[in-house]
Amino acid sequence: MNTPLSNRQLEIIHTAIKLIGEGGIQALTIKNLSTEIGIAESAIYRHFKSKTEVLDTLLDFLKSIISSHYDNVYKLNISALGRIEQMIFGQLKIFAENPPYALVILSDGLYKNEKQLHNKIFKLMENAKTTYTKIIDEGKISGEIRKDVTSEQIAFIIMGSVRLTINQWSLSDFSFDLQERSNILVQAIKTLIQKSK
Amino acid sequence: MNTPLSNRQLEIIHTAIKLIGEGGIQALTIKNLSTEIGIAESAIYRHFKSKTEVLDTLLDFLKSIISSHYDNVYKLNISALGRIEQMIFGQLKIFAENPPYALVILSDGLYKNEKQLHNKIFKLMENAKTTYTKIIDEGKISGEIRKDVTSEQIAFIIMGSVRLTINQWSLSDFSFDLQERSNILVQAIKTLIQKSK
DNA sequence: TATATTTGTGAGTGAACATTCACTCACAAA
DNA sequence: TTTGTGAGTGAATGTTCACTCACAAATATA
Repeated sequence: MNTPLSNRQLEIIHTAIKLIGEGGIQALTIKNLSTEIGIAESAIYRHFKSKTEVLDTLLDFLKSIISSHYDNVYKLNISALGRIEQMIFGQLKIFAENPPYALVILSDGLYKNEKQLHNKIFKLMENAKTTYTKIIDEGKISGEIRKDVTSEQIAFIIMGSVRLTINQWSLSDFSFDLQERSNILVQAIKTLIQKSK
Repeated sequence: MNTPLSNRQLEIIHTAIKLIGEGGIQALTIKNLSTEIGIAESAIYRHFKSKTEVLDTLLDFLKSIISSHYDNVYKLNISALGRIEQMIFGQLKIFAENPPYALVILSDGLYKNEKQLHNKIFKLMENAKTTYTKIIDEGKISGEIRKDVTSEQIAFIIMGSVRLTINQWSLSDFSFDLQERSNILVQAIKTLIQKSK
């Protein structure tokens, strides 16, 4: 499925995101989808061959947004620590602006049987890890970042705390200020990983 | 519900854990539960008034195991860094020995509507955070742990990476060696948070 | 032994859900 | 004028699920 999406398909994807945002992943049913759009349930199947395909397309959509964020930050012409800061800020900003994305990412455990969906989220995390690792490697060379912990480990720890932040935010029904929280987190991480003088 | 559990109730809880371990949280249905035990579906309702109550009891069970682990480690008469090491090791060991527990903990997003379950997992995390924070505070006093990052932040970062470890382990179908992975993680965390000489 | 109480059963219910099917209709190409 | 098509419809299907209920067996108690 790599043909460009029709307007209706886009509408379905956007509605799906909206539904998830309002009632969690379990609110995404064909019925809810169709009544929200104002067409019959069966009409959905004119545009996607299954519910899984809807989710699959939705994840592609998400992946493209997040991946391009990673790319952009990686190419920035600033210090490694600055780029790590931007990675975290930017990622949390994407979620802050689109809470449903957070829910989709965090629901990975749900797709037990749906290997492909499962895999897509896995790839996304791989992607993040690679980018972080490259930046950290560069930071070690430039002398900004300590060398006594492997770049992979640092990347892992950053990703873990970002994920936990999103998780808590989602569990709290998006009630606290994500930007504010990310400031504190970024500060702590930078202090921990920078090279001591 | 604070009366001690009957044998049948215990059997139901253990079977529930087994089912979750085999097929994820969605494998926990009254039907699966009853056929696995070898009684009729309706018999389950002689022992629990709803499926939610089953899950609720299961979470209590889990909580008591994990909380007592925290308590034991906190009371150990060793260095703060040593106790943090034990906290992480022990927690991952509990999951290594009972993979289903990991699945239950990670499925928190599912209990969106079930406020009580939701709350129980939240309390468990609070509990972990408090214990970590106390240990870290003591480590700062004894001069083992750096003082330029708040104890809460360090606790948060540790919890995030432990959680991500469990998450990846579960997504990989428990395929890698958790003990080994926790060694690497503990090493990295200790290096990052200890006071530099 | 008689009587309660506990534990079990099988059949059944209604709701939710994804999916399929035969069919309609406006519109455009042949 | 005929034929094809994309987008829609409503009804129906099959399945899964949590949960209920009238009744029976088993067990404990008087």
